[in-house]
Amino acid sequence: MVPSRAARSAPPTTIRRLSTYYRVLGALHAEGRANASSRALAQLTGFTAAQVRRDLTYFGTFGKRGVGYAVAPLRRRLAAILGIDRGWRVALIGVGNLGRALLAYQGFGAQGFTVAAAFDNDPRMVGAAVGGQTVLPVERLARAVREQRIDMVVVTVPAAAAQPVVDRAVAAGVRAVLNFAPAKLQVPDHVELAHVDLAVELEYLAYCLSR
Amino acid sequence: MVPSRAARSAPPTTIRRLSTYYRVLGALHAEGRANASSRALAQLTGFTAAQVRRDLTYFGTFGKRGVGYAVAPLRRRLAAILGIDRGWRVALIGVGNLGRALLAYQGFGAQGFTVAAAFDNDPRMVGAAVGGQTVLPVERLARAVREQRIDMVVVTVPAAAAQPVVDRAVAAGVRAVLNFAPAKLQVPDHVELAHVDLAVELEYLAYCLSR
DNA sequence: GCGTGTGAAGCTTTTCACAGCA
DNA sequence: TGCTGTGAAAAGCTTCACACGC
Repeated sequence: MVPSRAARSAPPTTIRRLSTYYRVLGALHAEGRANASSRALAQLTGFTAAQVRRDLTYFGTFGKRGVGYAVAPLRRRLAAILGIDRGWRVALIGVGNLGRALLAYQGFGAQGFTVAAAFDNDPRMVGAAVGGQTVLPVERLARAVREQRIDMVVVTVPAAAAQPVVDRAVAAGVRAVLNFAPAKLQVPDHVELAHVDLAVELEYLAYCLSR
Repeated sequence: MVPSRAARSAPPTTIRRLSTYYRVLGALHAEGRANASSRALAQLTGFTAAQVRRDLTYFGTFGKRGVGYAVAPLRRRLAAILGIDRGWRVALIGVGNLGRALLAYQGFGAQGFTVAAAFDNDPRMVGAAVGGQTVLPVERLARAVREQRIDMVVVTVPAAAAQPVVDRAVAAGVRAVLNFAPAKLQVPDHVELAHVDLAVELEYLAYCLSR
């Protein structure tokens, strides 16, 4: 029973591709390109032209027949759709190697995300200046999340430490978690969760090579 | 036209979940648990019990009705299926922050992957000892890939540098690439490619928070 | 002519629900 | 009784192919 007129909402796969369109539109914009066809975007992203067109139609009609899409306006629209035209405030939990690497990651700010706090359990880390942030003890999480109006946390602690720090963050009002720890995290329904798992990627490749 | 008897091959989504089953079976094994039901595995991984059972049946019948799955044997079988019971030789290209973080990542060796070489373009990096490896210049890639019998490369260079180094690696015989650079990489069909994209994950969360 | 927007078809993946075995 | 293994249904996603507007 499809409600006959209601626009179907975009699948998660589409959202993730939008992010890539946004990036290549940035490159095209920098090159001074005014228009790009679905074929051109497909070429640059590795998706198909049909996917590009379908993905965009979930959100409106942005193209001109016979011409393609206007690069700069489409890019702005995608920023608004993805919600990266506002500034999201991010906290990093776990200032080990990976955490420091992510703090140093240049694209962070450029993409509308500000790292506004950093935390670690290790007393030797607390107080250190890392990537422009003074590292705070995890006990300070709740207070800092509220005072710094943190929207999301990036978790780069060891697996065993992940759930407790996420519980603290969620209790303090964080609404999204990007987890790099190799552990399944429980969060309430109203909190968004994404997981990046190095082992899964490596083992997927190992599987492919083993065939 | 389904060939009536041929077992359908496992979808990529299944393979990626196997990797997670493998991890939680390791934890259960360490706890001394002998058996685990699909429901228990679902609980620990965040997938559904039906998914667990379906995923495993692509590769055989491992469970006992009324009992569940024997932890240690299933874990060994998954290692064999994923191909992580042999030792894969990995090279890291790009020894910046992220590269060094991944070199330091402990789980690497434990999971059957050996980082056997590290490369960087920056002359100040070349010769440095990082994570037990002497950093080599990228010109040495082809020779090192052959001499060190490298199976896969992990790419942690800036976006603009990614395609050229991957071309070198592929030309030298590398068969799989794990790309952390925010760039679309072209590789021939016989080379496997996986992509981890921090911006995609962050922007996906931003989208969810914007609804 | 070119390239978008889109129904419809096709494919993949998940979920249901239950027969059958320990 | 408990839990697997699995057809069948449902849902989700991609691809096709073409009408339509520039």
